[in-house]
Amino acid sequence: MAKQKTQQRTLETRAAIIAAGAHLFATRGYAETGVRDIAEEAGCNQALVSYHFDGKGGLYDAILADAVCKAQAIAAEGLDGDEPVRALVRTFAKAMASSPHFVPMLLREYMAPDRMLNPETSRTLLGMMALTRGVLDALPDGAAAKSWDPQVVHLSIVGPLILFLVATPVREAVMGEVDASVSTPTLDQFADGLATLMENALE
Amino acid sequence: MAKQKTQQRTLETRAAIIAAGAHLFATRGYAETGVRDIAEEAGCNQALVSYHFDGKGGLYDAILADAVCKAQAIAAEGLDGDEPVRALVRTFAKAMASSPHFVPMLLREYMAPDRMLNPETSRTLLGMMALTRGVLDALPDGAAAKSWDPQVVHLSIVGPLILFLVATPVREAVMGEVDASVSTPTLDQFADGLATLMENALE
DNA sequence: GTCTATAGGCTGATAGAC
DNA sequence: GTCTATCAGCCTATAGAC
Repeated sequence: MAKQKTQQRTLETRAAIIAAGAHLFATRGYAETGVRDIAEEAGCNQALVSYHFDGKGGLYDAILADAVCKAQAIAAEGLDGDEPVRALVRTFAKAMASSPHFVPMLLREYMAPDRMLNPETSRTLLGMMALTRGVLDALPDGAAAKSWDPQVVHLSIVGPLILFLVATPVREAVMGEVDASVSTPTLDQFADGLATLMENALE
Repeated sequence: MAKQKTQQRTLETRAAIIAAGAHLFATRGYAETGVRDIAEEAGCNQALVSYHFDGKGGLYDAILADAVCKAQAIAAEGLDGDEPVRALVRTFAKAMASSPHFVPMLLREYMAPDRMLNPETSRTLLGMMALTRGVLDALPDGAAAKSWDPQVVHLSIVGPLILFLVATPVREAVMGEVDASVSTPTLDQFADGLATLMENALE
């Protein structure tokens, strides 16, 4: 029982380090985040990062792998068939919300072409695009006759969601300055608006 | 005349440093880019970065200001009235292409909420959104009756373009791996596809 | 497992020669 | 204007006490 308590404490430490690292890597980026910062936000000693995750790089990999896993699970749930386009948009929004720091970390990876994306990550992202392709293929004949480019449609769904997420802090600051009465929608609200737009575009 | 030649050389040095800095800041990010790297890519000495731009931070500000200026000029050109939605999408694509490193640098700024965006930059981006709002207001009554949320529409245009740009290197790598015969469109081609989609959505 | 102390490397800025 | 040489500061990783 004493052993279990120790393990429990250890798990909490690991979780705290992961949470702090995810937050800081996503907002500041890898190089600009110090092990000291992570340890401080996690409420532990900086040496523990190396102890538990084999250094800053190992922590980064662990965080990304965790986020990829969660997103993959959501994508694997499948779509209900009633409103396929709306379900698709909602699934992507859900996947992005599953770990809030996933999108910024991934964006930073995309922008650094020398660092190759993790194969598992690439596989997950391709799986997402396959969802879009599947929805397009299942559209009724009249609409499918348009033969939309899956790339264009996919980016037209994922792009706005990503930009919405990434821009949220700035948008709120700017909106508050210009006109405090303007509403700042939630991700789900935005996703619904986007879904309506996409349904219109694809019908 | 000798003086003019010296000035010419100086301008070339400054331009080389700006070009190298823009490339590296956009791809690697600020912290991960060393003054030594910039100088090497620019083919000059690292001390010149401090001499000409008052250090790494000053260089960054100069590069961003330059990109904002170019983008603003394109946005100020206005839209021709025949196909307003397509013209809008093309204008955004043109603004992004005007300085290829503008989008990644801006994205990184958006993701770091503690560093406030430059007021001039914010003003330019708000001007972009005003373009979208203007196009929506000018739509024929039947379409305008839909009363689309300008935020949703704006992000639905800018988001895909940004994601397309940022993802280009990775997309080409992945596509080449999976199926070499898949075409990778240019930004202009993608923008046209997106414009068609948006015209469909807004009609 | 957790912490303290420290070593070793790298970075940005600059003084001074040319 | 451009370059060389150098310094002070910060970073990560780790050895060792507890």
